[in-house]
Parts: sequence; C-alpha cells; structure tokens
Amino acid sequence: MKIYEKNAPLCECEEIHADIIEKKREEMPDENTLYDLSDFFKILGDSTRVSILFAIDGEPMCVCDIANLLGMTKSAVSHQLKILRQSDLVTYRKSGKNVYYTLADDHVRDIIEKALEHIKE
Amino acid sequence: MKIYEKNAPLCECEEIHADIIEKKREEMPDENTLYDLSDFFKILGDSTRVSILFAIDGEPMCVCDIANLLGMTKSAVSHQLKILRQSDLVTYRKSGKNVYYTLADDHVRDIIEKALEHIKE
DNA sequence: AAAACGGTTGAACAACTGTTCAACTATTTT
DNA sequence: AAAATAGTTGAACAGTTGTTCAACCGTTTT
Repeated sequence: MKIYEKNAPLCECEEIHADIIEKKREEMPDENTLYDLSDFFKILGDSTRVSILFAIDGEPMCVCDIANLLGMTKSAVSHQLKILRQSDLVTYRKSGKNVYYTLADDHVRDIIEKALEHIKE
Repeated sequence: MKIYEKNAPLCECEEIHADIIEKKREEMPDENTLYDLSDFFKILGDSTRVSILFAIDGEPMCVCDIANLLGMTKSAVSHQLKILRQSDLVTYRKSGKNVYYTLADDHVRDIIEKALEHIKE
C-alpha cells in the first residue's frame, strides 16, 4: 500500500487545504517506520500472545507449562512463540527435553504497562 | 476463548511444574483485561490507522485532506476513522460540510512514542 | 429547488490470521 | 534399541479484517 507519497494516487475528492496537507506530509514519519510500528502492534494485538508475554515475565516457563496455564495445546502455543521469537520479543534456553522462554527485554513490559494505564480509565 | 481458568481444559501434555503454574496463575491479569489490552493493540496494528493518528496529531484534519495525504479514498479513511472513534482514540468537530478529526488525548501519543523507541534499536 | 460536494455506511470480496491436526525431530527413560 | 515425552512445523480450515463499490445523508452553492 502506498501512503502519503509525494506522487500518491489522488483520492476522488479535491484538496481542501493544500498548505496543511503539505505541512503534514513533511511531519509524517518515514513510510517504513509506519509499517514497522504497526507490525509491532500487530504482534501485541492477539490475546494469546499477550497472555504468553505476561506468563513468561519474570520467571521463565517451558512450553508445556504455558500450554497448561493458558488451557491451550502445545502446538498452538508453539506457533505463537515462533512469532514472538521472530520479532525478538522473547528469548529461550534449551534444557533437556524442555525449552524455557522469557521476555527478551524490559521495553515491551513498559509499553504494555502504559497501555494498561490507558485502558483503565 | 478460555485462558488460564482454574478449570481450564487440559492441554495434551502433563503439568511439569505445577507450583510455577499455580504461582503464575495468581499473578496473571484479569482475563477481560487481557482482551481489552490486545483489542487496544489491534487498533494500532494497522498502518492506515497509525498513519491517520500521526496525521491528525496536533492540527486537526478533515477527512478529505487525510484521504489526499494518504492517497486513499474518503470511504476507506472514513471506515478506519469509525474504528478509531469507537475506541475513543479520536474526537471530531463538524464545520459546515467538513468533519475535523484530532487525537482524543496524549496517552496514545505516549504509547506510540515508546513503541517507536523500541523498534529503533 | 436543484446541483455539488464532504462524509458515512452496508454489502461484497480478497487477503490475512489463529487454531487444529498429523507428522516429525530430539532428548530422555526403560 | 525401543518407547515415551517436549517441542516444532506445514497444511488446512474457519473466522476476521481492510478496501472497494454503490448508495445514501446533510450542508452549501447556484
């Protein structure tokens, strides 16, 4: 999708405030930044993944325990863990037959914390 | 979906660390809170909506100008604005034939700011 | 009053997403 | 070496989501 390109395809209506549009165009973040940003939020936009993040916050948990805690199959949990791994939100440590996951850093916790404040209004 | 209920449907594997599961279960946030949280992130998990939020930050913009800025149809923009309205992320002001939208509060800006820091690593 | 324009809306369609299922790998136990 | 268990993976399926299209409403212009 093309967004706010200088030569963006014209919408069916006329520019009403050309000056404002131009000013905003300069202030808008880079197009790739917007994609990265929304992709990041997309990861957090699923209750299973958010639940997993809460679960593995602090003490690491193995896949089987996460599955039991959330009442889901190992498979479903593992699929979501893969997505969380690919976006570097979690790290893992193998130990025998088990794989222990935990939060990659505190950044995510901060963002979730701020969002929690927001929705509790 | 049922998540971490006391009587959650058992996953196909055995509990490995029953004590950890029990401890985590007590620490986990309310189930509805998790849904609200992921629903909130879902709103931000679309590049069109994030773009709109950036556009209407500071100076309000009418639908037609937003559409021109983003290179989209009025209809597509209006659909997304409806979603943003329903989640109270934007407010609007009618003026003649135009409707001017702007951010509802600074909370959202803060969260987006934090997320921006996170992805720029 | 009619035409023009900004904005909204519902239905339809294509694209995407999360869970299930079955098969598989790797490590451990017997 | 065989069986059991933790975890991963790809395909398939159902449910969701974003844009398009056409019709519509409300305000302004002529």
